[in-house]
Amino acid sequence: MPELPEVETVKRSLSGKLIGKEIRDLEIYFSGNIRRPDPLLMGEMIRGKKFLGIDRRGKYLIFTLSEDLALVVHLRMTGQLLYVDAAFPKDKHTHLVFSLSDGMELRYADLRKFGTFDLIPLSELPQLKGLAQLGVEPLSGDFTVQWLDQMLQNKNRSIKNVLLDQTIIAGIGNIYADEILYEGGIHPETIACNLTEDQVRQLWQATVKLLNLGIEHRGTSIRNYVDGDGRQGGFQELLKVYGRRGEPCVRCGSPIGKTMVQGRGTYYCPNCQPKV
DNA sequence: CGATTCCCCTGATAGC
DNA sequence: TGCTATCAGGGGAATC
Repeated sequence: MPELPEVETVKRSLSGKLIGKEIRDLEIYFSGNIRRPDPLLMGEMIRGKKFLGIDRRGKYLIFTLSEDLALVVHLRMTGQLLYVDAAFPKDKHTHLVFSLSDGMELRYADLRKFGTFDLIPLSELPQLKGLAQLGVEPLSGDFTVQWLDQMLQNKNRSIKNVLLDQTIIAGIGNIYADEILYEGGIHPETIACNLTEDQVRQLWQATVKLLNLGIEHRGTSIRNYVDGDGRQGGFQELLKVYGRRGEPCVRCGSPIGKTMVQGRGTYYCPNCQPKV
C-alpha cells in the first residue's frame, strides 16, 4: 500500500511528465473517489488547467494547477496514478482519465476504491481536512531526536500506534512501521513514553534510514503498488519482518511473530524486539 | 486521553 | 464446481 516512499516515488515519476501539460478532458467511469467538487462539476472545473507542480505531504499528493487550483490525491490502499499513452489498454479498475495536451493520459485506477480526490482553490489547501492535521515530515529537518523524545514523553500508548498516527508523524504506514521497529530493536507494543533515551535514538535513526531506503528502492510492491510509469518497486525484497510470519529472523534465526496492534497485522522478531 | 469497532471495497485464499 | 467465510488495511467516525 502506498506509504511515504511509494507516494514520493509516484511524485518523482510523474513530475517530469505532467508539469507544463494541460488537461484537455476528464472522463469519469466511477465517481466515488471524488470528494470535491461534485463529480458532475469536476470536468468543467479542471478542463484547460495546466500542471504547475507536484508536491508530497505525508501520503498525500498535491498537484498545483493553473488559476490557483490544487488537486489533492490520496491513494489509500490500492490507488494508482499512471501516465500512459491513450492507446494503452485500460485496466478494469480505471475510474478517472485525464486527457493531456501531449496526447497522453493520466489515469487513476483503484481496486478497492478507497482513494480520494479533492479539487479545491489553492487558498483552501491549508484547511483541507486530513492534510491540515498532518504531523511532522519525517524526512525534513523538523524531525529530530529531540523532537521525537519530547513528543513521546506524554504518549501513553503503543509505539506502533504512535508511528501510524498521521497527525504526529506524516507518511508511515503498516509496512514501514513494522520494518522501522524491527530495525530499531523495539517491540511494537512498547508504551511510547517508556522508551529509553537509547531506544528513542534507535527509533529516530531507523525511521530516517528505512524511509530513505524505501525511496531508494522506489517503494514496496507487495500488493499492487506501481509508480506513474507502471513500474514496480523493489523494497519488498528487503523486508525483514513484514509478511514473514514463521520465517527465521535474518539477524537471530527466531521465527518472526505476528500480532494485532491497532487492528493491523503486526510482524516482529520476539527475540530482537523484546517486550519490556 | 486511549482503545475498540465499524465502515468504505474487492480479490486472494481456505474450508466445506 | 461453487459457495461462504475470512483476511488484507488508511483513515474517519462513533462508542466505550
